[in-house]
Amino acid sequence: MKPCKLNNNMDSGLEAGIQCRNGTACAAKCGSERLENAAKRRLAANARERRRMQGLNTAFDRLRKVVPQWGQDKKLSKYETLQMALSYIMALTRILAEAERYSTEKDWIDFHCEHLHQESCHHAYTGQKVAGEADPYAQRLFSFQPDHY
DNA sequence: TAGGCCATCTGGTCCT
DNA sequence: AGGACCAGATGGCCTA
Repeated sequence: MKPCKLNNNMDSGLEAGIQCRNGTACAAKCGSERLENAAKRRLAANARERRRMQGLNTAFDRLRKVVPQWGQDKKLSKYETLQMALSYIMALTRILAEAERYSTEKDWIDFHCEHLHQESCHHAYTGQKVAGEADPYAQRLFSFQPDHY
């Protein structure tokens, strides 16, 4: 994908101030060996960095799968994924706190019927899924809206 | 074509 | 010394 800019700066700074132990005769050889080693190390570091970033992206993909998207056909950006995860966690925390406050299931459902959404009461009682695509109830629960920043 | 998003390279810093 | 992590730079791809 990217053009190879390899070794553009490989010889800058790395060789400065280093003397060849075996005298000037091998200076060229030692110098080229050092260059070679430096290039190898750089290449290895690049590969490690690539793997590290791939691991990070895998983690982002896993996070995308568990975070609500409400029918967005376009996948969330990394920033949006983090924002959505934050909202999602906060919403779940809130639900948990409510559930604790209203000790019985019926109290909790009554609370929701009263304060949030009449329609969702039916789902709650019948055990049907509430949070679906573009569901306004869910939209309200999880406050994150992809916006321009 | 500009802007957003992304992958990759790179050098610096910190840690083991 | 070498690896992990980070941030800046760069350039490609895609979309409005």
